[in-house]
Amino acid sequence: MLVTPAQLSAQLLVIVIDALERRGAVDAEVTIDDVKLDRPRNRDHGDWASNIAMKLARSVATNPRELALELAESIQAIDGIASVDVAGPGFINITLDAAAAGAVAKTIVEQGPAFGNGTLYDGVKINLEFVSANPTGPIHLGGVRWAAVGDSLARIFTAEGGLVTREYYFNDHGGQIDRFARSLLASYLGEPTPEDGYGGQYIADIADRVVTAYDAGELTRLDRADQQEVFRSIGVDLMFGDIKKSLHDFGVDFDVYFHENSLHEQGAVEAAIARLRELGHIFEADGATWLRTTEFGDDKDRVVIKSDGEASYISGDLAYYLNKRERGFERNIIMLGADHHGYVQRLMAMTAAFHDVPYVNLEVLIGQMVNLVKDGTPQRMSKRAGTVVVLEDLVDAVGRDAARYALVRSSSDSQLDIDLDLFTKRTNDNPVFYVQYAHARTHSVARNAADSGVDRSVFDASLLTHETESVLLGVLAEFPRVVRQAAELREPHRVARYAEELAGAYHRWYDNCRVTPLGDEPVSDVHRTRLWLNDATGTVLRNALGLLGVSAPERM
RNA sequence: GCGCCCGUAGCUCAGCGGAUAGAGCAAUUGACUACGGAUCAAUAGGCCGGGGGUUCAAAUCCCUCCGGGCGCACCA
Repeated sequence: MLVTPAQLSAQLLVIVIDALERRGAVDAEVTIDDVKLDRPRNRDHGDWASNIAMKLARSVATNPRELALELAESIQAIDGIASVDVAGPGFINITLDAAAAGAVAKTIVEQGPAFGNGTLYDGVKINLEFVSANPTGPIHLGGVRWAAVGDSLARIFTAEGGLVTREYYFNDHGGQIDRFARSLLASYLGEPTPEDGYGGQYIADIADRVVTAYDAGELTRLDRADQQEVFRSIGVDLMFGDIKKSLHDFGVDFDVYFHENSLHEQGAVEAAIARLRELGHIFEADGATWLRTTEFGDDKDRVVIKSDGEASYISGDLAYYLNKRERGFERNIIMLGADHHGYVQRLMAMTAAFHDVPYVNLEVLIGQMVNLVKDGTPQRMSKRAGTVVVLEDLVDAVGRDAARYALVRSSSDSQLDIDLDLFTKRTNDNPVFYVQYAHARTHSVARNAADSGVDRSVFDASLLTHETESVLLGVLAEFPRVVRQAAELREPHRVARYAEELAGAYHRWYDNCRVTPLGDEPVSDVHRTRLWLNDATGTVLRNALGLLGVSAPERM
């Protein structure tokens, strides 16, 4: 028999509703969220705790402790509950009996990779657009953060049943590409970097590769404009290939690489504007064509066709959004850097203009900047100056797992300072190794167990009575909820922090409870049952690391 | 001026309105003739930026001020 926090909550809900009805408080509404159980920090407060009595006391005109005592009596009757206490101002503290608490270990081993999965987004088509760095240079640290976070989020949504498409929007249209092409051409001709162009060694490298790929002799016979076109088309392709490769090496692969240019070429931009015109949100002024975004809360209206007849940047996004909707995505999530947060409002206005629901059909996640710090002072990162710390540098310095983990273990709402020296020097201090080591240890223990003749032929959860065992079991049981919360809040860092907590609980258990017998001690059911617990921990650590895109080595 | 994010231990950061605010690193001290010491145990370190408010309960929600970052284009 297994008692999960979710089951317990469901039963508690029935008890609470029953109690309210008995008191005649029919108008008090209680949902499953209200009876969510907490895992108390202090073990003296039981395995699970509820604050429901304090929340409801007012609505039934009683004091919290009295209500808590009444509820506690009913809770006591639930199968698998060892004891129920009312403490403090009205907390209900629930302690499971060892068998009920321990059963989760067996469940985890049996479910394997599926343990932790949920149904939050069952069958929902989700489009996750991230990185989308311009093909004018390598991916810098800010983009790397989104690569790590976005890919992890995709994994988490998938675990919750979502049908996720990872998408990269490739801005291969507009003035920046011209600047890129002119920069390549200047490098080729030995001219200084154009005023508004891109500098750095990579420009020279790409220019050389373009020359190789095209035909050096042929190139000299072209006029300047044609030469620039050669550098544009081949240069962008090469740059884009490099970006794809470095992302792939980082463990991030996209399902769709969407070219902005294709929208312009296929008339999708005109179609999107025509659609908005039908809906009555387009007007002409000052020789330009505008979208009346102020109607939907934007600060000012936005130009979609400039007075020179060119489409503005946002018009590409109009067409792109419509395209995503036509491909059937109910939820479209775009991840942007903090330097683009001013763009959010007009995207939401656009969503509303299409008669869609802002923040539901379209959602924009803003990630704060990543700063590179050296000797305590922030280093300027600039693609144009060529002083970029790029994805490859980071991976070369600390390795893929450590890099991904470091970028994903903090909230995206916080700015991240990365001291590369520190980061490089203290590789072993990265908590990822603490977690990976715990995972490797579970396998080491399992190997030793096999050698000692300990197998999983018996599982008796009532034998898991050590304090470190009940703590470990509690942490294990919480994993599905952590995954769900990470999905709801779009916060993969919660999974990372959870993994650290689990690793800690495991190490402490390891220190106190042996799986293999010592010396001549015979193999007993305690050893066999502990092997289940050991293997369950390994499974959850692997699953958690998997959601972060970090490997779970069996040996280190 | 307006908007978004942040301010928690010496440092880097967690903390879903709950009980004595946590982890890692750094500091000090211990633990292998016991499944891997990339570990564990312990000590020390905090007016959770300041001030109001809401609440039985605030690091968490609201207001305000201070500090830091980033934005406010017919650029992309």
